[in-house]
Amino acid sequence: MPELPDVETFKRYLDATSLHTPIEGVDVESDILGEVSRRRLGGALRGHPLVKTRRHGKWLFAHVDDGPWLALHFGMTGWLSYAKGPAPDEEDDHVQLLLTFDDGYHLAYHCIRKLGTVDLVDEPDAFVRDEGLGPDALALDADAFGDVLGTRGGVKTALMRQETLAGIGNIYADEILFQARIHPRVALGDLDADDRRRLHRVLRRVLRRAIERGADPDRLPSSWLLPHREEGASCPRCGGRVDHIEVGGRSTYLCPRCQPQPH
DNA sequence: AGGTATGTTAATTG
DNA sequence: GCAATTAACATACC
Repeated sequence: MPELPDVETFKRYLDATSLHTPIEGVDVESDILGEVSRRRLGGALRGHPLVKTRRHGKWLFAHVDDGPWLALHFGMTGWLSYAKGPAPDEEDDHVQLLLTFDDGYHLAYHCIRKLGTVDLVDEPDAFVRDEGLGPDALALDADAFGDVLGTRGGVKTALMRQETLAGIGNIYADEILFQARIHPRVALGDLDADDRRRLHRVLRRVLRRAIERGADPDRLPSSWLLPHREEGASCPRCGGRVDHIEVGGRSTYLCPRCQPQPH
């Protein structure tokens, strides 16, 4: 789930539910913590409301009133839920962080595979720099995108490399390359200025549209690759067979007719 | 039982 | 130094 559109959806969800109410309780599993200790996280959050959020790539930051920022990364299986009343079951619902507000509601961060991170940071910009993250994928104009991509390596691995640009993962990389009609194994050196402009235009369109639909796979256009992302499915564009290959160690789906093999 | 899964990092190899 | 590859992390599902 959690690539840029998913994390942006979580951000909007958090904005709509969890701001400006003081936090009463903080429960966190230690295996999900980054640099911060449980004690310090609890101390920083308890008694204070979250007041605003920011997102950079796949990271979500929530500003603690007059304090640091809560930093959340969702790994492969992270998500948020907000409700009133009894908290979800820590074990069965894989709750890694539970914030209880003083109005009886709670915000839970779930992460089945525990590959995500909960941390506390002073300043998101500095954190992003220290992590070596590239610019957010939606923050780039066409020229900056062309520059940041570089000329070495393969196009799919470059799109997914967070130090190059932040936010694109395996699913959306496949979608963007399908719609731009570029084979995932194409070398960056073989992309001319036109290709780069088209890739940039498609990237923005795909990410924005996905955000509009709440990153819900069931609500994404059937003209996209995503709903047909399985071997042997029919390409929504040409009716050909969707192919499954491995690129950069990741499972990759494409239409060999719409995305011709390089060289 | 073994393979696969929306992510990241460290170690290794060329 | 860079790019590509592999393993590791933890859990669920087919």
